[in-house]
Amino acid sequence: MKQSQLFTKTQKDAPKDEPSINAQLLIRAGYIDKLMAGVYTILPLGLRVMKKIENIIREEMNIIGGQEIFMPTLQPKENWMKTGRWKTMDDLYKVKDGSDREMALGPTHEEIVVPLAQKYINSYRDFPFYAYQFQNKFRMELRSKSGILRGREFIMKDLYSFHLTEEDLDAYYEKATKAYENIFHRTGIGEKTYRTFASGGSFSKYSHEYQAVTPAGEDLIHICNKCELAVNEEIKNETEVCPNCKGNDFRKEKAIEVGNIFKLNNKFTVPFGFKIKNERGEEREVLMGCYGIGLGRLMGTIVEIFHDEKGIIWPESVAPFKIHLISLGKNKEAEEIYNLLRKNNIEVLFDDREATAGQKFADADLLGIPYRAVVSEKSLQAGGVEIKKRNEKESEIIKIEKLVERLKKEV
RNA sequence: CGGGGUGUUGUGUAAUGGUAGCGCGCUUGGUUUGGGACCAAGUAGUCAGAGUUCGAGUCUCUGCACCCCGACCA
Repeated sequence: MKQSQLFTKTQKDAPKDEPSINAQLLIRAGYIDKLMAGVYTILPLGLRVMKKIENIIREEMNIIGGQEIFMPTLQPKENWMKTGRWKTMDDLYKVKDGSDREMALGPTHEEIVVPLAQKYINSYRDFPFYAYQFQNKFRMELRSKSGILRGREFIMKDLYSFHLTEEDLDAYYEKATKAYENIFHRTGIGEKTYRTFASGGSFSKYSHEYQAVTPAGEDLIHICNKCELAVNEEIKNETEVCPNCKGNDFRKEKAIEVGNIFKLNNKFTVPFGFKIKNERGEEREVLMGCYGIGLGRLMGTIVEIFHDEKGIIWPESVAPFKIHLISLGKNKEAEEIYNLLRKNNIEVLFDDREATAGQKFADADLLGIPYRAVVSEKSLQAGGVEIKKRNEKESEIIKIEKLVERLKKEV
């Protein structure tokens, strides 16, 4: 894509009411735009990142048997009355239509997916069953904060699993754990992300949170210095020693909850009377697990972890483009290289604007695309294009013919 | 939801109760072209409403919005 066509622009100054690094950089670079507290428009660059993240998650969900669906945002009050959450969930958005009929804007989708499964899954032979979606969630946060880390409307991947036995649920839970590890690894934050023990509430002994360690975190996790097991604050308060190795030496870290997996057991299937006869004709309760990841929060977390004073430094797997091609001065080679890269399916942002070198470099650093290639009189005289990684200082000149090969090699 | 703070052009900021000014951006013209370049001319604003006052960006009240601390966050 040509940068001259991109309708978003970069900004030198961050908005004064946006103190969090993730939102400052994403707004300055033109990835997102703030509409109101906790509600953001995702702009072309940001959407490219979100789609990269989404696809990584999708691949991993498909591997563990998830079937992708898309459930509605607008949800009948009746379903929420059945589970009792119409009254108990404080952050539920309630809306009325013209005839005063009340509905909810979905903050999560158990109330929809359970009746859905109940309708279609009516034999033990249909089990287990896994469905997931990427969907907008609405939560009436009393206080949105931390940029895009805590929004009122946000895109979330939620997977729901249905089982007839506890063993089956447990086994799938472990599978989901693997998938989550893959997702965080592939999006670049794997080394910083811990699976922590968290309270499971009334219906499950434990749940797990995926906590990415960064100073911008809202949560506090305790990591065992002996075995690296992590527990969240509330669990730590319940126990003195590490549940795994019995060690008592912990370090405290601030972290962002980027994912959450939960054994719901029968909490939501009971209110809907979802039962299934097993092969011996005995009625069995259906058990559930749910598995969530907030995409915007993940994008924000990546920015919090990968940036410097100049801007964002995207991991290649989620970068909006692989290479930022910068043309300095007048030359025809830049356009040719742009076409060459596109022909080879290399995602390229071509800075063809009439701007000074300083502006283009500053923007490139701010945008944080993994590779920067400069084409100028100087580079051409030196033998080709100057290529530099965003996270490295040194640049090198390589021949134009070698550029594609080089970029394909370094995946 | 409790407490605190802040609202001035697209954005960042200045202005004893007395002519709303500056940087960036944007527009026009020119000079530039390897780290946000320069010159000139433009562009656009006091959150909304009420009150006090000869006079309100500034004081008072109400509303709205945003930010921070806390609470909350299956």
